[in-house]
Amino acid sequence: MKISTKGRYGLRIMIDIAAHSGDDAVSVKDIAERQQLSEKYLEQIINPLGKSGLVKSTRGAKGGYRLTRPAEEITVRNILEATEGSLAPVSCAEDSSQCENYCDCVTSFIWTEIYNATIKVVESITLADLVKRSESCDAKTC
Amino acid sequence: MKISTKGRYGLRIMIDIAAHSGDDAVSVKDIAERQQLSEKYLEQIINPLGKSGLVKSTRGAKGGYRLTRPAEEITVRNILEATEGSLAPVSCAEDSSQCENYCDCVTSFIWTEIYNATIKVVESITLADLVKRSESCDAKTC
DNA sequence: CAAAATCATATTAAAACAGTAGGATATTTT
DNA sequence: AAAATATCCTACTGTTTTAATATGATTTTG
Repeated sequence: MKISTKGRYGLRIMIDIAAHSGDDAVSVKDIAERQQLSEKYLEQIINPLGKSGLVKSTRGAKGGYRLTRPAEEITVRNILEATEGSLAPVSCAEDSSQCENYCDCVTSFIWTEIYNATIKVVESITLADLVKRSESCDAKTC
Repeated sequence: MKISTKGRYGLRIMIDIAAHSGDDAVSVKDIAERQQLSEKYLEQIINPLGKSGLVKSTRGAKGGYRLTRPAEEITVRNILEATEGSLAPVSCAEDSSQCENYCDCVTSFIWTEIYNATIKVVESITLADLVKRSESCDAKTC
């Protein structure tokens, strides 16, 4: 039931981009330096964030990443699903067609309830909320 | 964020023991046959259930497993924590001392909220609830 | 054209997962 | 006492996932 570094780093990346977005795009190099992460690994994590339409990139010198919409309109759910994949504890919890016995399954409702409770939490928190928290001078991100 | 076969099989094992508990103890062999699982793998999963005090065993012929307390007093939380370990999405969510920066961490509250929501669900469901569901004639367990 | 950046793919080391295997120990039945 | 039945314990194995690292192609700016 653990989330991986991709999910955690994905949040840090998005917070970093949101917090440093100005006229210029935010480069992987700068994010990597600030967040103390490897550029190459960071590239791999930022890629699905682009594919999910949360950031857009411009290539070449002076290139980098920008949010595609305001931080208020990006939820933790969006970010975690982009980087981690589905947050369902078992695949049938999200898509009951994945299991032919779903409706007769004794335990399926457990997974669905856990999934729904998780979604409720991550949908209620926006990237803007996280940026606000990160503005406290001694803020950290694990 | 997936739970493993140990958690899922652990539930099936406990439901099976609860549903077939009478005068005799329930043997691994019988559970394995009914649940269509390998005896050897099942043994490995039932072991932590014993260590967590949810079942007790008697060895030798006519031996097997029994619940240590009524199914009404065993929660899905008890079973999943015994087989899966902590249900926290990151280790600091359960034990903030695991992270020296917990109180300053921008994202820690996300993990704590997910963890609390998950615990609330799994604590509210008892083994007795699952047994009752399994009594429907076309019940299955994935 | 050179520098700076993203983009794409392959490789790798370590850990976790899912299961298998062999045998020791304990209890009951014959 | 011996045989059968069952749990207990530990080690091993193959596969997948995780967490990176590495190499190089492509695109844009100056």
